[in-house]
Formats: sequence, C-alpha cells, structure tokens
Amino acid sequence: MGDKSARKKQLIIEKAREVFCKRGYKDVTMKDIVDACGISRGGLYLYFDSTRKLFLEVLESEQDSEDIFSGKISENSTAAEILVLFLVEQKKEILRKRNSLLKAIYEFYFEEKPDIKEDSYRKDFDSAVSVLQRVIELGAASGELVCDKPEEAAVNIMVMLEGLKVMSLTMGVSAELIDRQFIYILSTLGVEDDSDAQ
Amino acid sequence: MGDKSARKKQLIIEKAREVFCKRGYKDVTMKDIVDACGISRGGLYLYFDSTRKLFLEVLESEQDSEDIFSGKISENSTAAEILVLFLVEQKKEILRKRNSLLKAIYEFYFEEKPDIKEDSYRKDFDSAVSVLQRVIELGAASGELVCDKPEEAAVNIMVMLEGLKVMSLTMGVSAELIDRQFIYILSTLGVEDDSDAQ
Amino acid sequence: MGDKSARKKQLIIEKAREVFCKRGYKDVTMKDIVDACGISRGGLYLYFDSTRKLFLEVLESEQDSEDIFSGKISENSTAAEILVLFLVEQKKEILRKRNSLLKAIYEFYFEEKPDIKEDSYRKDFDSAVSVLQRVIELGAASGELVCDKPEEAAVNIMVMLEGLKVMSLTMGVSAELIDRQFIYILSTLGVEDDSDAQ
Amino acid sequence: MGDKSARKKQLIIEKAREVFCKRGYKDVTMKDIVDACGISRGGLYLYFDSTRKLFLEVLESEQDSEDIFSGKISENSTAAEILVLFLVEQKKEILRKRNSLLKAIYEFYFEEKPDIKEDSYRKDFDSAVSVLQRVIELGAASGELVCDKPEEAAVNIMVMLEGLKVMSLTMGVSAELIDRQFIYILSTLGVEDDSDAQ
DNA sequence: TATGAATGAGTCTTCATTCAT
DNA sequence: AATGAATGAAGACTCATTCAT
Repeated sequence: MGDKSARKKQLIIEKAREVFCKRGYKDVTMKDIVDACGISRGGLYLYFDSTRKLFLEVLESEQDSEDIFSGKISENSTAAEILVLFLVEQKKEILRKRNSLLKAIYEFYFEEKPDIKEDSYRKDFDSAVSVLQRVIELGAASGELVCDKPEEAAVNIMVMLEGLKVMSLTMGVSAELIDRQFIYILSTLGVEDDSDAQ
Repeated sequence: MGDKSARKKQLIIEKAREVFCKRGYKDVTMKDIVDACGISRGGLYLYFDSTRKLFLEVLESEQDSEDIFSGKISENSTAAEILVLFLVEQKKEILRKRNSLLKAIYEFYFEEKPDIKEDSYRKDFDSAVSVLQRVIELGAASGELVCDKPEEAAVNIMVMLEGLKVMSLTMGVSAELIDRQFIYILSTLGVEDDSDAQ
Repeated sequence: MGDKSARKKQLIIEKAREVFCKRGYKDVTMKDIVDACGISRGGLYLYFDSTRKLFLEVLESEQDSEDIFSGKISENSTAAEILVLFLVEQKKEILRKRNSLLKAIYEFYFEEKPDIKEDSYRKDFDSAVSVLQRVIELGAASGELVCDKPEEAAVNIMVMLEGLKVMSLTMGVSAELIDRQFIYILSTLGVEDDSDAQ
Repeated sequence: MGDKSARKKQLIIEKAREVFCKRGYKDVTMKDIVDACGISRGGLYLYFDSTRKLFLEVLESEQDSEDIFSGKISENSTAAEILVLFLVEQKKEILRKRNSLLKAIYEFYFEEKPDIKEDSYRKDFDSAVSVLQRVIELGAASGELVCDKPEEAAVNIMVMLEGLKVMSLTMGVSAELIDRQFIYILSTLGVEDDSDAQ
C-alpha cells in the first residue's frame, strides 16, 4: 500500500497547505486539518502526529515546486535583466494574499529552536544570496552595473526583501512602495530604470 | 485608592511585559500573567479583560519610555554622525535577546485587522522615515553625503531594519552581518566608514 | 443614622425592583444591583447579603403599595361593576411589560421551599379569593348574577388569572384573548357584557 | 457507529431529563449532565453544545412519547366522558412531583425570545384547544352539555389548567382543589358530577 | 489502515463574598 | 457606614491525543 499511502499523505499535505495559508501556523489545530482533508482524526495521526511535523512537510513540498530564478531567464539575458526578473517575481510573492504561506512561515520559525531555524530558513536565504552575488559580479564585470561589494549588495537585496515581506504582514505595503524601493536599490547599483516594472 | 490601583495596574503591565518578552504574544495566557504577577485570576480581570488589551497597554507604556533618536545627539553632530548613532541604537535593539518584545510585536500585528495595523504600526515607521529623510537631506545639502532620492533612501533604511529585525527571529543575525549591512548602506550614501561600529 | 440608613435601604429596594423587573430573579447578580444603585459592593452587603433577601423586601414593599381592589369602587357600585373593575385592573397588570415583576416572582417562588411558598404566595391568593367570593355572594343575593358555588367561582377566577399571567410569559397573550376570557367567565355567572372592556 | 452514537445520545437525553426534572432549567450546568451521565466533559460536547440545545431535544423526545388524549377513549365515549378523561389525565400531570419537567419548561420558556415561544409553546396549546372545542361542540349538539361559546369554553379550560400548573409550582395545589375546580368547570357546562374523580 | 468516540487537562470568564482602609 | 480591591471556586468550552473496533 506504499503507493496509496503516499498519495494520501500528499493529499493531506496539500489540504494542510491551504489551511496554513488561510490561518497561519499557530492557530491551526488538528481538527482544522482533519476537516479540510475529510479524513478521520485517527487517520491523520497515522501520518502526522503534530501540526509541526505536518508544516515541516508542507515546507518541504514547497521547495520542490518553487525555483527562485524562474525558467524565464534566457541564455543571453543581461545581469540587469535577470535582477529585474527576480525582483518582479519577488514582488508578486509579496503582494500575493491568497495562497501565501508567509504568515505561517514567520509564525513557525519564530517558534523553532535557533539551531533548526539557522539550518533550514537560512539555507534558502544564503543560496539566494549566492546567486544574486554571482549575477551582480557578472554585471559588474560586463560594466552593466557598478558595485564594488557584490556580496554585501546581494545580502542587502535579500534583507530588503525580508523587510518588505514582513511589512506586508504588519503595516501593509503597496505595489508602488515596492516598485520605488526596487528602483532605488537598482539605482544604487548604477542601473537606471526606464520601464514601469510590472 | 485610584493611586494604589494605578500602581497595581502599572505593576501588571511591567510583569506582563516580561512575560510577552519571554513567550511572544500568541502563547501568553491570562494564567501566565496571573502567575507572573502573583495575583488571583479574578484580580487580573479587574484591570484587563484580555491579553490583547494588556498587550496594547504594554505597547503604549513602551512608547512613553523610548525615543528613537536618543539624547546622545549633540548640537553640532553631523548628518553622518546622527545616522551612525541611529544605526548603532538599532543594532543594539536587534541583537537584544532578553527583554525584547520583538517577537510578541510581530505575532500581535500579524493578528490585528489591517486598518488597525496601518494606523498604529505604520505611524511609527512613517515618523522614523520622516526624521531619517530630513537627516539625509541635511547631509546632502552640506555635502557630507550623496543622495538624490532622500525619501527612498530613508524608506530603504527602515525596510532594511525591518528585514534585519525579522531575520533576527527567524534565521538569526550576527553583529557582524548587521555591521556589514550598515556599512554597505552608508557607502551607497557616499559615507565611507573608518571606525568599527558598536 | 437610623433615618439616613432607612432611606438608603429604601433606595436600594426601589432600584433593585427595577432590576428584577428587567431581568427576572434568577439572572440578577449582586453586581447588577450595585450598578443600578450606584453604591459599592461592600455597601450593599451592609443592607442585604443576598439577592434573595433583597427580593423578599422588594415583594414586601410591593404589597404596601398595591391594593387589589383599587379606590375606584364607590359606595354604591354593584357586584358586577366591582367584578369588572377588578378584572380590568388585572388585565392591565397582565399586559404590562415594563415595570412588571411577574417573571421575577415566578422564578423566585419556583425556587423557594414549599412551606415558605404556601405561606406567602398563597396568602395573597386566598385573600383575593375571599374578597371575590364575598362580591359574588352579594351579587347572587341581589339577583345581579347567578352562582350557586361562590367559593369555587372565586377560586376559578383566580386560577384563570394565574393561567393568563403565566401564559403572558410563555406563549404571550393578546388583549383580545383576555377580554374574551373575561366575558366568558362573566357569562357563566349570568352577567352579560354590553361594553367594550378596556 | 451511527447506531451506537445514537444510543448514547438517547442515553444523554434521558439522563438529562432526570436532571431537568430535579433542578429545573436555569440551574442545570453541563457538569450536572456530565455527572448524571457518567461521561467526560468533552464527551458531552460531542453531542450537545449547550444545555439549551439539550433541553430542546428533551422536549422533542417528550412530545413523541406523550399524546394528550390517551388511547383510553373508546369509540362510543360521550363528550362528557372524554372531557373527564382528559381532565383526570391533566390532574395526574399537575400533581406529579417526581419526573415532572414542569418547572424546567416554565423556566425555559421564560427565557426564550417571544417569536420562538409563540411558535412552539403556543402550538401545543392551540391544538389542545381545537380538540377540546370539537368535543364540546359534539357534546352540545348531542344535548349532553350546554355551551353557546365552545371556543371560549375550550380556551377557558386550557387557561385554567395553565393556572393550576403554575400554582402547583408556586403555592402548591391539592388534589381536592383540582377536583373542585374541575367539577365547577363541568358544572358551568351543564355537566353535573356524580363520581369522585381520580 | 482507518474510524470517530472518548478523555481530561487547560483556558477563559464570572460571581458571591470578604476585608483592609 | 462605606468603599472597592481582591479572592477563589465554579462553569463553559476547546483541543491534542488515545483506543476499541
């Protein structure tokens, strides 16, 4: 039954994801999951014995399906183009209300022990920094943009994104605010904007 | 006995603050407060009928005691000096583990209705932006620093700080990371660092 | 201070009466009374140590102020006229929404021990029966009405009134229903109605 | 296990009925029910989430088991016989101490909103009136009894019964009082009593 | 595997009553 | 006399978790 079992587990994870999107992490009860899945209480416990375990798997399945730098990047995109594409993607993410795990993710990592947090949350952050750094370095090399501290610049972009994300949950952020910040950041890298970012 | 009563209310707020620092917002129960204060269940309800009301008062008493730009600024500080002082203060705040309401504040505002959030959380943010913008403008005027978009720059600093704050709760941030980010930000404003901040 | 004290007690009783009218007996708390009177909790206890004691005094003060057969009866009223006057008075009482202790009274006597109930509630009932019986006897003697069982008839009227009272609290009674019942009862006593009661 | 579940629900209703009989409606707590049933607090909530809901079901199960005009009425009973049978049944009901929901029912309907009360409590009343009216009409037609206002007479009987019921809870009523009232009422309908009711 | 009834600990909230002032 | 802060018991309700079937 490994197959059937795996499919059921997958179903639970998907339904649970919806619940976490809607209610965050801390308020979700086993009953919420059970109701969303249409299975029995006992049935759920066969697969997950806490909302925490379940959320971990939701996160994991999340990573599989998302790739930071989407496939839209063509072979001969310039560094600036790649940066803009990345930022546009992030903007969508930040503004997404429905279907966003953002609140749940923060609530979850606020709870976790430091060592675990640093392992998992930081990993994603660091790998994004690496890629950004490489893009900036390439851009600097080609003269497209100006930056003598590519690593700091990359970290700075990611920190700013974290800031915008959490602000979207606390005070709210407008699309315009995001645009202006992105343009500003790009300008510090010597990239002058001429388009209206989407 | 309005006096005695007020003092007791103050005591509860102080003890509650400690509880919120230690446990965040969402996990705190009336019992936690009661235990921390050493009073009876019913006694607490004489003063506050929910952890929410209590937390609101904790926040309020917080504002009274903190002033963003501390008294350390002398008459003839330069714009760059003021900026650095401000950032050093923020760094302390971000790194403070004990006695920090940060986690509680985020958990609280994640819950609140958008309109309330925008009213209260945003206000502090905006007023900090205003002050920063003014400082940057002054610095630019005096030639100390270079910036042709003072408002965006000010917002950017605050967004970055939000990012660092929330990162301190999720993946953790080191003093070094903060320093490097501060130095980077200052460098984009044409301020070259020669000191070891802190 | 006996005088001042007595006046305060009277004030409490009056305010409490309003509370009992509005909320019945069982739901009334000491706090309700305290709030209505504008005195302190401790203050109330100096005069009454339970809602029960208080209600007993409300009832007592009630009896003082009400006289079943109101002063409207003139010297030479006929028996039928007296009966009608009595019923009209009762009708007002039954239909009164504001300011009626009816619900509180029932809730109170439902609780009390049988011996107490029989002593106090029954007394009023019996004395009303006595008066009614006397009126009917007089009416029968003068040929105004026909009744060979005056006591049963008197009890019957009172039982019917109890029925209408409790029905006003459960299913509700209309003025019309009451009128029709009164006319019917009078007709069994040989009194034909020619007026519109009011 | 819908079957087992239904049986348990039935058990709770039965035990709850006993509790309501003993203590009325307003004083009954979920704990009382829990104790009477020998189940856990949470267990009770699986079936009923308030004493009100529970009481409604007790009432409902009550209606199933009771039929106002019991099966004792034979084909060729006379109207007067039917009336007497009905009244005897009511007398038993009024005098029953153990196992009577009377107090609970009054306390319950005193609380309910007018529209609900009129819907449910009044319905039973009205249907009883209808039947009585019909019986009286038949009796009048056959000359067994005398009545030119059958509807008023029917209502009057029901009102009187309400009166006796509520009196049984306040001042108490003796079997003798009931008998004498019944005989009186019958006499107003031209039915002369020759038996000792009971 | 899967069900869902059952448990009991834990939280919130209210209230009568007391007591120092 | 009078105040009102304080108490603690009691009731409502929820939830993670277990277990017989």
